[in-house]
Amino acid sequence: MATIYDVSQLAGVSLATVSRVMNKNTNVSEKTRQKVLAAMAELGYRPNTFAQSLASNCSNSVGVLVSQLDGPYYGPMMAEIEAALRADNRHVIIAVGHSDAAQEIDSVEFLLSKGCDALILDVEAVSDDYLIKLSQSSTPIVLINRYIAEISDCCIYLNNELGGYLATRHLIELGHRDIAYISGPAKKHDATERLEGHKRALAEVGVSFDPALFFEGDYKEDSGVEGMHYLFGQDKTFTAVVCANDQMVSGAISVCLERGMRIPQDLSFVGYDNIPFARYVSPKLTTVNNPIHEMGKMAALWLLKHLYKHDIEVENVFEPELVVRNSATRLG
Amino acid sequence: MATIYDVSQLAGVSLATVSRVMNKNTNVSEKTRQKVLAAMAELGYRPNTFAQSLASNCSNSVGVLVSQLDGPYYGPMMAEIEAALRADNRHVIIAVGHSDAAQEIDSVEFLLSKGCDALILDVEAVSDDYLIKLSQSSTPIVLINRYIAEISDCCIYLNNELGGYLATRHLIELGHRDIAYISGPAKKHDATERLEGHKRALAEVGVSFDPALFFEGDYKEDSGVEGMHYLFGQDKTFTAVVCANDQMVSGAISVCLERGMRIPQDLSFVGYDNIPFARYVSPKLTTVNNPIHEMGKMAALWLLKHLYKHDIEVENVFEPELVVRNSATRLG
DNA sequence: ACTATATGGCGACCATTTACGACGTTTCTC
DNA sequence: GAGAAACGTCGTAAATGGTCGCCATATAGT
Repeated sequence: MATIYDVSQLAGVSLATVSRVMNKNTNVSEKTRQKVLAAMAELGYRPNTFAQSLASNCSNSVGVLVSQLDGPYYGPMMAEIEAALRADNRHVIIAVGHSDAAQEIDSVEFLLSKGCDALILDVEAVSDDYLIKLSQSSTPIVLINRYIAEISDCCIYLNNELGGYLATRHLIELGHRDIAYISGPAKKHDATERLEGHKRALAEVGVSFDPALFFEGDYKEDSGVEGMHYLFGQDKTFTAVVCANDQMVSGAISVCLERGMRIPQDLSFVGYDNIPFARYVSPKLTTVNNPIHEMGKMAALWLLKHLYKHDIEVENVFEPELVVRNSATRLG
Repeated sequence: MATIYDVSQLAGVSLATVSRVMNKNTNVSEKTRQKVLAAMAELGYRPNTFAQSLASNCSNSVGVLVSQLDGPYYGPMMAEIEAALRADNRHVIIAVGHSDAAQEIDSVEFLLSKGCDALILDVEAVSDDYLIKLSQSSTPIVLINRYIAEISDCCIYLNNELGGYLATRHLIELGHRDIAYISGPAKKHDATERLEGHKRALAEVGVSFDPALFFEGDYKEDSGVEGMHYLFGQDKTFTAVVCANDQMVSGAISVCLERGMRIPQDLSFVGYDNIPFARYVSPKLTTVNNPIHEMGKMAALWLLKHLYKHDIEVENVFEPELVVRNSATRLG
């Protein structure tokens, strides 16, 4: 592998000059520049990243920590992050936290030990305090899907409460009053926020929240199945179900279809996230759009702005929107 | 940040000794070892990866290049790769090729420039020759989802032809003879292989392949929709459709349901890939299992074995299996 | 001619690995 | 039992391939 030294010899200039044309092009004449470029091309020179990182203390890498890689949720986010960073010649190192505090912390340490310039974190289990402390260290972090008042500037998040509200209000507007709710795990912030929105919509029309029509799932399809079995097991009537994500809806609906029920005539459903499949499942899912890919992109742009000093605008909070399709209908 | 020098001072030993306890612990007495370990703990020492990589010419990173990050397909694969490598304290750098030759090559260059120890490639557009040449360079590569005879040892792939065969044979066994086929893009190897399998199954029972019952899609849901519109537009009868992946099935089925057709009574479908959603879509998809996560894991293990010299067994070729659920039924 | 500025060279780092060799102790051999 | 060989342990110093500040020099502007 050719080194910067070889290039300097071939071009007939000094090491520093070669280094200069690679970095800031300030203070090097166009003629020299071309000579050096030609030499680099001839040698097929490729700068040694490790040496660069060691000398400059900048790795051009950002660590991305997500809860999981499978499932329909994180793919679009990662795709946007990769694209935005890649366009700026930066690379992303991935790590998975599995929604477990110990593993999340371990992953952060791992990423830090790999010398990332910054971290993009989608963490659920770790405490606010931990993140606040982490944000004070020398490597910047940006949080996706989480709001912490003390470090709000580096939080990119969705107004989950509003999303939960929109889902339930939609059903209310369709005449439903007996609305069951299949939630995500209580330990996850977004799950509790969505539930809050649901309760607010209920309260707004004077309907009290009925714990018997509530089931705590884990965001996976199977818990949608479990949730429906549980709800059918209760001796309560309900005409609609809101699920805290689309995956649980799909599990829930499959139970109903197996029982010969018609959706949405016999039971209305509203989901959350608007994952790609929501449009192709039958019936097409009425759901709340979660612009996760935009949030991923914004996290990357945030870094470009704050860490790598690009001059761009970033926004921190995203608003969910209701997407009306065919899984919920007017009561009666 | 504490350096190895600080540790050596505190422990009262030389730099080399500290380095020795970090790497091969050979030739360092237990007493010194403990002193050094204690000093490292006291200082919260964390080795500088860049310096390590520069000096040892090993980055402990592997680049993973996939066609896309969104969609249901690559998540499970990435998850397995990350887990396997992470367990060995290695990290993965991601890049996306978008099924385009120029972008794939650019991504390979990118990954190489980032100093990866090895590359895991799931590339579709790039030529065999390019990959053969690449495999002769100093950084090892392993290919997922692709078979190239000249470098078969580093190929991890699925017997796609067999999968296509199994899908169609299943329908034939159910009495179907007029079987439409919605393919993936002809430029993708797996798509053409699956189609070959389909044709073989047809030929086996003396049914000739009818170009009018063939549609070339692009593996996305929308092209399943397009495909059905096209097929319905032909003046041909058919009683079953095999789609080259599950996403296209889901698009195709949605068209049928909109037309008031019943699946599978009016039309049978067989998919391919067995993506997680195949179980929750209604009807549940009869499909061909594609053990993509196992292939991802195997690629990582291959690297652990060949590059990092672990003593493990790896297998290169995976066999698809038919998963019978409810989207295809006996004719008549 | 004088000064401001553009340009290029020198050399000190950056934090680690590793070849080589020093040194002390053990073991072998005669 | 003495000298030599072998061995285990550890330190020195030379890479590894860059970046960057500082200084000298060439060039241009006034």
